[in-house]
Amino acid sequence: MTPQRMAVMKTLIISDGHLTAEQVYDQVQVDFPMTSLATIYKTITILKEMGELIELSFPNAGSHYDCRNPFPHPHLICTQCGNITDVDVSDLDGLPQQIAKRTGYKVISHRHDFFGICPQCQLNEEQSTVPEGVGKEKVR
Amino acid sequence: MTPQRMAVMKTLIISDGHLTAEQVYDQVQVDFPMTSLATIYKTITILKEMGELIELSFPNAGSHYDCRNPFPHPHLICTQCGNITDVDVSDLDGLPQQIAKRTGYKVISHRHDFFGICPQCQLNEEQSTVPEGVGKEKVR
DNA sequence: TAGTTTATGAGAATCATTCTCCCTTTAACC
DNA sequence: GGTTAAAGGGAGAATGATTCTCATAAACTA
Repeated sequence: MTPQRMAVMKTLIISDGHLTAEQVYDQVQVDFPMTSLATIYKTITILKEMGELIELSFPNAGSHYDCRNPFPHPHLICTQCGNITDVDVSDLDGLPQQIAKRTGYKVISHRHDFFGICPQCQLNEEQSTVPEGVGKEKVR
Repeated sequence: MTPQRMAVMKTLIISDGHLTAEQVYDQVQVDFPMTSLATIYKTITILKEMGELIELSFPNAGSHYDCRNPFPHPHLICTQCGNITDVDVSDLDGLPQQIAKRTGYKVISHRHDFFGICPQCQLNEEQSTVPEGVGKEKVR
């Protein structure tokens, strides 16, 4: 466990989670300016293998990593500002087992994402009467 | 609607869905050998905007496209052979609204993936007593 | 028919991610 | 103490999926 790896873990834990490799890199740079992106990726790969973090990949937005809460849980993604937050849904609890029984799969993990517009962006939308279609495409 | 676009749509619909752009390309080549990959991507982008298909992106596996059934529904992904199949889970029906009410998000879409090992691969595993750890990493 | 728009194909460009290679640090060993 | 092997790290090249550019071709309009 080297200082760089500590820094990566710390960054992922302290943040709200859901950072990209690039964002982790920027953050780690603050304390360790010599760190290279390759090291970030290497560390992330190791943590992933250890099951310490979950990788969420999105179209046009690369991968985000979730460390605070490595076991599977739903995410809420704002397609406007790209914000990702955790959701707590106990309703899903028995689902993996149910699917396993029905399909014969050995279910190891799962992932549930909800895409939508966060309350803040909804507000902004109302205020700035932006012509339709502008400002989208920031799906992360 | 050009022949090429027809071919892309047809390919996505006829197949079990869940093809990659590359796989669509290979298929379309059979009927239209002159087609370029760029055209495939452009067509896919248009179909995506029209809501005719859903993009599923995975780590280390690029994006797969699901056309047969464009509204949100769960997927079952085999981490061994990469196979992707649709699942029908009515239990999730009210969930998006529930989430919306609880979080203030305007939920537009959602995605639920289960990762596991399909029955066939489980069989293969038992038969060929592969040393542990071999043959993984084929997550698509 | 001429002009205008739109789609296509080929290849270059881009971007995230991974790989390669070499250097540094650490720990073990003689 | 000096030597060596193993692991980790840094820089930049390589890769692979996706997007962009641009010139040509097809389709549509007037």
